[in-house]
Amino acid sequence: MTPRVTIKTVAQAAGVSPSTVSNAYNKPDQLSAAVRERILAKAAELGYAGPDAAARALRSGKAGAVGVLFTDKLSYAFSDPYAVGFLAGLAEVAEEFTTSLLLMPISSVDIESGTNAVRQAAIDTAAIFCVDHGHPALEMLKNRGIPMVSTQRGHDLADGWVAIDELDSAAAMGEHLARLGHRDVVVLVDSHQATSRQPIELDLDQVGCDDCELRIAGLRKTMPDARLRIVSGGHNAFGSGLAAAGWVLDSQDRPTAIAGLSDVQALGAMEAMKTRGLIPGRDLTVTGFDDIPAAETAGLTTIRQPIKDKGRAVGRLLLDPNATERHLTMPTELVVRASSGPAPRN
Amino acid sequence: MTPRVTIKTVAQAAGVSPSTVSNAYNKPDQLSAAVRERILAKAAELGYAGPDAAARALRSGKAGAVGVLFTDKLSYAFSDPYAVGFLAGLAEVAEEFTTSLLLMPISSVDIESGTNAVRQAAIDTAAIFCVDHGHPALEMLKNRGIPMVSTQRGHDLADGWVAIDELDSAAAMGEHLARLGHRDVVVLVDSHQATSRQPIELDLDQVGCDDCELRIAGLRKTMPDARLRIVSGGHNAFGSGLAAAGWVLDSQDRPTAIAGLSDVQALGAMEAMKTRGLIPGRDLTVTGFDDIPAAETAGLTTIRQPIKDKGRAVGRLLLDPNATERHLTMPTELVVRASSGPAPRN
DNA sequence: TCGTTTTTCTAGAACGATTTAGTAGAACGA
DNA sequence: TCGTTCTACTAAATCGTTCTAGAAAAACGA
Repeated sequence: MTPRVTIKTVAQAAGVSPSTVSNAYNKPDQLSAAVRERILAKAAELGYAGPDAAARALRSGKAGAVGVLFTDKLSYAFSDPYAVGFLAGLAEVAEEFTTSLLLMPISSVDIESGTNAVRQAAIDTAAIFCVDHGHPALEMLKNRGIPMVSTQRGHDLADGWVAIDELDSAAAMGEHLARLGHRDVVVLVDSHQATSRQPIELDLDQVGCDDCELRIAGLRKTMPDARLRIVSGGHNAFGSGLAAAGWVLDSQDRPTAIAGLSDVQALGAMEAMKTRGLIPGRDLTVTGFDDIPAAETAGLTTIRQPIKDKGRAVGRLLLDPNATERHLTMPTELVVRASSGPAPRN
Repeated sequence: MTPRVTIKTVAQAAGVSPSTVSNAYNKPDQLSAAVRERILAKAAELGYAGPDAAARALRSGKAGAVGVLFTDKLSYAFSDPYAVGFLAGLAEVAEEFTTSLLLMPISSVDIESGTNAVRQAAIDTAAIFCVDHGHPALEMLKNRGIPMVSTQRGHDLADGWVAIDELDSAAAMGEHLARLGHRDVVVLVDSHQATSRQPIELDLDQVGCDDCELRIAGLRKTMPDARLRIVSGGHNAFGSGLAAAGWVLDSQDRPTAIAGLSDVQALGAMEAMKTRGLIPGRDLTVTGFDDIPAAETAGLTTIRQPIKDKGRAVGRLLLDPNATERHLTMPTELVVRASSGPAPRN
């Protein structure tokens, strides 16, 4: 095993001190061009790839990476275009500041392993994407003194947030449904207590996710007299919506509308209808939340939120020292498409 | 400024040596349960978040992260479901090994900044996703002694690859087109020389991307007599396909088929047709590559490749010491849908 | 009982860089 | 000519861990 080439090796070979080699890489104006040239040449000759990342991070206290925290599995995150849109926006800003993104899944089930991962992560700041209040990983980050920006309001541990008004947005959807005469609605939520094999109906206080609770409260606000049933087919995914809606449709007690709390779940619900010969908007109303690209194609009524802008804004708060506004509320908009229609009278 | 709480602080407070504190976190079986308990309690009391990531990485030489290298902007990567599928597969394996993913965009234009980012990245291994041979960042990684697995065959710097047979797959598509009688085909490629405002026609040797060249060669192989024009509307994205196809359709010299080298571009081309009142499969044939979910919805003829499996396999090669097979060729399949039809006779 | 093994803990040297404070020598102004 | 200011470089401390080697005490075997 040949000993590793370090800044010291290069220094010796070039006949200068280690500090000078360091400067050659980091502060080119601190030394003469001639010497710098010589050092770089020597480094290339020795196969020295430049200052080691870990050592630099240790000494200078900067990791050059933003941590991105997701609830649930990373693989789920990528299956929702909504999450992907957020990442795209965040990535755009990260690029600008030549910073990398460190993706970290923190399960809401196996709390310990997620918290552990966060503890060990080499990051300077963190973006909190749909992680519930009170998750120990957040306290961990706070302890580590890592600035956080959340996609939810009122994360008190976070140093800022970029969010939408979940309650108002959902209330707008509720108003839409109420106006169409719907009084019996099934709400599709994300829950790790259910699986696509065995969808379940939940009580309001069993809903784990903060945003979900707010959205349900929003619906309730503008549909005070409606019957709202909360159903889950598992994680936030197409398959879960498919399963949960299928389960509901096959039951004796069909609602007149299915309100997915995310588009992916709502799209799953539309699929469940199709396989049963039902037409969304005519036989049953389906609505979503987010307005991902596929929602338009499918003709899904939904709440549009500017997800990529959300990602960008979070990036700015984390990386741009000039970003002063610590709390941003992004606008949302009800988008009515073919999947919603009047409730049948009977 | 209060001094930072380190392993030393905790050691002193708990009345043990720093080594023992370290062991409390990393090798629980090396010390008595009682002492471990005491240390952890003291740590919590002091607000010590556990061993510092950078220091640990320096000392133990492990960063606990896989670098993911993309050509082009990270934000583009997320706009292609194909890339997202790859990430989902990779993430799945990363989770299993409790390793994080460090996303690193390395532009093919601003070579230097990308190479720099790679130099500084704290990673143990790297997944190379569609990066061209000869990109200096790869040599950089090689120098750093970081094992790489590529999604392309024959990256000689990489220690393994998981790929499809680009040439054969494209040849299958060419055969399909030839059989339908197409002899005048426009190929849509990804190129940073073009923009969606100004699509351009390229020579074969101007095509920057290795995989693109192989796919074009594959088409040529089974369509030896056809006229193949290579056109680009910019980066690999829906908008680029839309622009490039629009430009072609508005010209005096329409082809009978448009072959996108990715589904996102092909879907853009289908959209361009629709806005001009043309029906894919009847007026003009459109084909793609990848078989992303949207391809099925849109009825796009394409080459299916198991992208998520590709991600998983790359992850295994990088993280699983038991993974011995260094080179994997994944199967592909021609999926014929409504977007392809016979060439008009004239 | 005595030597050997096992358990539990520690001292001190790395890991590879950056930073602070400082030193020669050159350049400058008067 | 002398004191001052730059420029170009260096020595040594330091960042917070983990690791190697080893020591003290406890347990064990015969």
